[in-house]
Amino acid sequence: MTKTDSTLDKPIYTISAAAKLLNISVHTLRMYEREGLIVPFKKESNQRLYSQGDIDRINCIRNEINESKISINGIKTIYSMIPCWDIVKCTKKEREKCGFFNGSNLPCWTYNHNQNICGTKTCRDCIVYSQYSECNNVKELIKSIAR
DNA sequence: ATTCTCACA
DNA sequence: TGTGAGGA
Repeated sequence: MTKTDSTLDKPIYTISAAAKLLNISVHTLRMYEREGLIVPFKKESNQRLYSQGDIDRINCIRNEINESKISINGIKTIYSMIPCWDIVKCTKKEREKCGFFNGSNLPCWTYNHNQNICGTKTCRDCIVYSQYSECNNVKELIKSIAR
């Protein structure tokens, strides 16, 4: 049995719970968010909630920082290479007026793509964000582009 | 008790 | 990345 996307996307962990699971500080968790590496759920009170997918994604980030010695800027650059326009099948017109498509070194989910296929939905609801919570998915994607 | 934002000896 | 103030 493989976990469904909905299972991975349930907002269940408070920031303190997530921090304990990951063995990092809540401060670091907020920093990753400021840097655009993660997009946690937000309650009306602005309180953050994290899903299991978020935990997986942050574990991936921690590995890149600790083992591969990749900086946060490096990770942002890697994420910026995810061809979201291809994954969500943006039209040519949409690409033309998309700031992300036209050169960006930041993750696509740091943008509000209101003028294209993304519409007003949040990046959390986008497969580009949810599908690449795992290191292997990012790796496979990059491999598929390279060949 | 927790979390949030902002600032910084 | 850490710590503390000030408010909710």
